[in-house]
Amino acid sequence: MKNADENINRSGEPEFEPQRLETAQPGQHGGGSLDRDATELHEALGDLIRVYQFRDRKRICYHDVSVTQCYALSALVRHGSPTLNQLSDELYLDKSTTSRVVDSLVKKGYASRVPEPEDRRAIRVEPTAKGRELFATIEKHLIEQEKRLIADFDPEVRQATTRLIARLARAAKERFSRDDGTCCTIEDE
Amino acid sequence: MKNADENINRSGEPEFEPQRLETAQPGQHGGGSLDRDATELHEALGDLIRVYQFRDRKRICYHDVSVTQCYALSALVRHGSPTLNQLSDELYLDKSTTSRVVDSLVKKGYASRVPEPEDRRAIRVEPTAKGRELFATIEKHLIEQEKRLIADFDPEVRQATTRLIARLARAAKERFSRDDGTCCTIEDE
DNA sequence: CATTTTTCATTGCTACTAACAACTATATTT
DNA sequence: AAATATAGTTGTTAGTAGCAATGAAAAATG
Repeated sequence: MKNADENINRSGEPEFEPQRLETAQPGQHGGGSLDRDATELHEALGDLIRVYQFRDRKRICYHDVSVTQCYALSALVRHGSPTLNQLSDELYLDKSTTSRVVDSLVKKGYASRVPEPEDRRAIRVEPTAKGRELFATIEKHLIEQEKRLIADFDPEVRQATTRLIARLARAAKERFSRDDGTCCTIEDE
Repeated sequence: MKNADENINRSGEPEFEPQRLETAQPGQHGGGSLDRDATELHEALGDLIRVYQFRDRKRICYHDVSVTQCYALSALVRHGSPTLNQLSDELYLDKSTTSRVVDSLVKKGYASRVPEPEDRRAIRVEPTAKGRELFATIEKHLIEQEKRLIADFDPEVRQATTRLIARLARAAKERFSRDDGTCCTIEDE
């Protein structure tokens, strides 16, 4: 199973640009490890994301909303009543998709659209009391599950995990939203 | 396997940002910092997953396959030619969904269904040469991007991140697949 | 050995996700 | 006042996803 990497890296390995990317950091160790680190991180993240998506589908759907709907609800609760645009930015979704997600929440009675007096084109989406309640319940369940998951990690490990994941998320947010789309620079073969 | 992990971080983890978020104190029957850690982890993971999903949608779609299709292709390449059931297990998807994902890959020429001689009900799904090639290209791009992302992390941080994420993924895999669905025990207050 | 049951995969159905493009209505610029 | 830009919605198309029902082959049962 591990050997499957062969295809990816082994066969044509140093095909990439040699780690020219600002290895400004003195951390020697042969810059070669950046490639390896990136590959391993990529793999680990893939696993993590797939399994969490699965968990979320399974779990959130017990509560009458889908995963995306739940993310949206979360954003509504957290950021008090964003406009549709703000919401779509937060969720990394197109406005049209966001609008429909809001539709579904409204239909189910978890959110409502209220006019924005400052700008009559805009609306604000706010969670209803029922929406807040649902969100709190779901959140509680998910966190409960998270808790069981990390209960047997040492406290320092737990905290380090969170810190690093948060850092990675921050970096990813900054980078991925910035070079939006266009960056498909590599066009090889 | 839990025990094996235990020391993973013992050896090389400690000093990143020593910003310890307060009192990692007494574990009064489930209270205390475990709650906080779980909450923070939950939050950080949510951010990470959303931003990566966004990245993946943006990025993979340049290459004529969707995110799920790409995951499937990855599984095909990695684990040489699984049966449909194996594939659906790997992807945490229903067999019907998996079958349709395979359809799309077959239609695009990236995979083919071959009969399994051992069991004539079953099939094996194998990537075509074109499929392998596409996968390698996509993988290369994604890893390249990952590389840019973590290039300015210290090597130890990079490695710790990967290690912890992998560990979390492993734990999640084990737990979430095990208590499949049924565990929705908690019934709010 | 014939019958029941189980298993592997596919198809029908329904609902949701998601982007792009076209559109309406309001704001802002010129 | 007219041109342009922005906020949100709707139309369209493709893909995601699960559940239920089906067909076919294998395994278990009598």
